[in-house]
Amino acid sequence: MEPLYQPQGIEDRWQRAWEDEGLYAAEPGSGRETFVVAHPPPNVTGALHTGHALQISVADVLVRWHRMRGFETAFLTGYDHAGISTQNAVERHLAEKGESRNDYGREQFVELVWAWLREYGGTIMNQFRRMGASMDYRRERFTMDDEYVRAVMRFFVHLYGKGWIYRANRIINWCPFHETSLSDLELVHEEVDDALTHVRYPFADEPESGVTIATARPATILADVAVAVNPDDDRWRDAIGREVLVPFVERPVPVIADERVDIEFGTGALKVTPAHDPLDFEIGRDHGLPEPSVIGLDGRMNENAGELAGLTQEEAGGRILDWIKERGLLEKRESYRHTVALCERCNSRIEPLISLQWWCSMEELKKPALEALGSRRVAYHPESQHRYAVDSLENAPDWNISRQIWWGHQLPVWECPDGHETVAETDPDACAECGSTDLTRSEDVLDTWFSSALWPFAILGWPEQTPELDAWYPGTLNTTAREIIRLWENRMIFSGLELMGDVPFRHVIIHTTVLAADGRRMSKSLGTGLDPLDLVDEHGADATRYGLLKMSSSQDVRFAIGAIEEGRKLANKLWNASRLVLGAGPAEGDSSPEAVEERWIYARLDETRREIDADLGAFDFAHAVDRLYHVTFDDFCDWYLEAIKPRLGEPQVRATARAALERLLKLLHPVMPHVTEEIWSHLPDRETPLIVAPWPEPDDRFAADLHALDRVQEARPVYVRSGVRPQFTDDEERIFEIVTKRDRVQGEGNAEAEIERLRQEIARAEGMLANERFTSKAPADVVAAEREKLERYRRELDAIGN
RNA sequence: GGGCGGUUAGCUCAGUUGGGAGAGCACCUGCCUUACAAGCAGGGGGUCGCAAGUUCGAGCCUUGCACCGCCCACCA
Repeated sequence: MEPLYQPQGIEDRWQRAWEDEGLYAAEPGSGRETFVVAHPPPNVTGALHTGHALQISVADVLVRWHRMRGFETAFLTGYDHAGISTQNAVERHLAEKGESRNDYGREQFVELVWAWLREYGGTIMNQFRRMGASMDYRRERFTMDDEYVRAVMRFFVHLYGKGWIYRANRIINWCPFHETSLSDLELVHEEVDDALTHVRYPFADEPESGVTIATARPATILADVAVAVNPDDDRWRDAIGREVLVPFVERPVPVIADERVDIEFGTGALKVTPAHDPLDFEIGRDHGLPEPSVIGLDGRMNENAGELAGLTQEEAGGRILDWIKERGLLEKRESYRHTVALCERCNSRIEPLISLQWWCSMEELKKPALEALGSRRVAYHPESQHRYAVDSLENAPDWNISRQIWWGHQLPVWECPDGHETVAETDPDACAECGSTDLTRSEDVLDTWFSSALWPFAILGWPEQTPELDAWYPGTLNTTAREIIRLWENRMIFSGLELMGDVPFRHVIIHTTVLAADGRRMSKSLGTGLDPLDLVDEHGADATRYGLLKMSSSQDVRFAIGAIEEGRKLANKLWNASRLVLGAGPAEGDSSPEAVEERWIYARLDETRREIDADLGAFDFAHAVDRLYHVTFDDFCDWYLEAIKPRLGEPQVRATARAALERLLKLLHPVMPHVTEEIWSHLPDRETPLIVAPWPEPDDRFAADLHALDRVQEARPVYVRSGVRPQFTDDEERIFEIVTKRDRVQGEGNAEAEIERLRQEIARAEGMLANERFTSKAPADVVAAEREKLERYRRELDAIGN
């Protein structure tokens, strides 16, 4: 064993060994209590980022802890086909060659995606392995596996049969590049500098007057069907019910009243364009207005734009503004900063368009899910996220589940020439309504999250009633990031309740968001990202896991390399402690603690075991790793090993030290699996690898010795500073002699300062105890503790006086 | 605009029902002590964001304010 612990080489050796020996494997029907984690499937083209690394550290610590405690642990994983994201990756690749998906056609393009995945996909699973994630990789699933596809089809047919999936023409977010609809959750918003144009729409019967509106998109004027004002707005009250002329097209439209119009904004008058704005769409539907469109799927002016057809919106807007200027209708044009919606994948500006899409009604699905959240059958950690989960589910609008991209699960919907819909899990032979055999399948694919929603049970074989499904549903917990709650957690919960009759898991751990060191979000585009594998290369997976867990305290935390370095130090410290213990010679014989320092370390280790159990049980990872650091450095190394060093020649001392080390390794294993397993392998006569060694049982035999070294520990700095030392018992005296052997007394003869310090403490304690309001109102144990302190200070003062 | 989190040592952060302000890193001093200099011992350094309140007592509880951040949001 070299003096410097180097994780490189050691870590991957153990990762292979654990997996090859089947120690990651989960088997249903073992009869043991289960601990099941259906880990969030990364995008199939994805690479490990810091969020993944933290997420997997959190889950793996819990999995390893439970595995050692004898649970049947199923840590399950796989890939998400990630519709738009994957298609976009392949399209970007094509763009580099000057090609687009349209050069291939749908069928060939999908083949291209599969080929792409075979070449570039699936790398992240090996990155999970490099983090030490003890997943059952044999059970890896992909949302495009045949079995999984069948589950998705079953889900669709089921919801359709209940009447909860339907088709409707509504305004949706349209990405002109991908030529697909997107949900609100797939957009990003960006501030842009634009212009706000104030235009007077003349009254049809009084052209010299009119209503002035404000717009940021003059091109949409052509599709105006009304002007709306707030009924409480005195400025425009008289205009309500009159007609104005839409510029350029000179179409008369009504002035209507609607309370959704913001009096404060612009002129207080809103031009209503139902086909190209979500708010206008709602107002239009409520007032029964027509919905003409002038912008096409490519984002340019369509055939309804007459002479402007084919122009870009900017060009058309310019032409319309010219027209308006010429007629003196332009009242004001001012610079205007506002946010616009962009496609999160390609950054194209989103067009709100009316389109025929498939929708999933939330009305019935969300009810049982809300009940499950309300009763905490699904509990959020931290609890503060619970309300957000409930709010977002309560307010969930109907879900647009259809997309017009090519990569994904094609809808199980067929249409005959007469326009009848047939919905079936597998290819139907004939139209369900008219019997026609001339059927065409819908070209739409499903929103990726529609299939993700089934993850916890589809990976177990649903809709087949498999042994895995029996054994592992419902699962135990799910770990994810905050922004995924609406996209995924809520949907897994309602789909699980609907199809399985129970929640998919009991706990949702919302882990910390690790920000870049400068406090900004980590992101590739900002250049603030960080490759966790670089950390693993340099410091080891153990140190990386330790550091990330140490950082995982509050909601957002800045990345600090110091935390990773601390983990590396801990691994190295542990390594060297074991060199001392193992290098001292054979250790046959009795390992029961005898000397006070031996009983003390056993008590400390058991206390730490209790703290770790409590911390991990409460998902407080940062506190757990803090305890592990201190028990290793302070208790085990600096006091226990130092105290027994002179007696390492005695077999019983060595045997006891090995037993203590063994316990320490167990406590550290869930967080730092590799270094602990490596050291464990150097211990003779191990019955099992550490990964499946039993977690330490509670052991209160030496609880009375938990504080046996307190006096010595407190006295040491006083002694070094002043040369003053109290009277000790024989045991304390022995240990004090050992640990202070090389200490240099710095202020010999300078007892006055220490005496003064004690006198101040005594005065403070006496003052508090003399306060009648304190002694009468403070809890009895607090007063008693204060009395004890006072006694102790007096004893110490007496000791120094001697 | 809404929700959530944060503000404690130079930096990153702990601080569990209110009761003597902590850790790691950095810095200073002394030690190459035969496990570890990626070590050991000791030390300096903080009006706990600001203000008011409750209390015998507030980093912790209440109210207000300021600032930072993350997420969400249809002001045309």
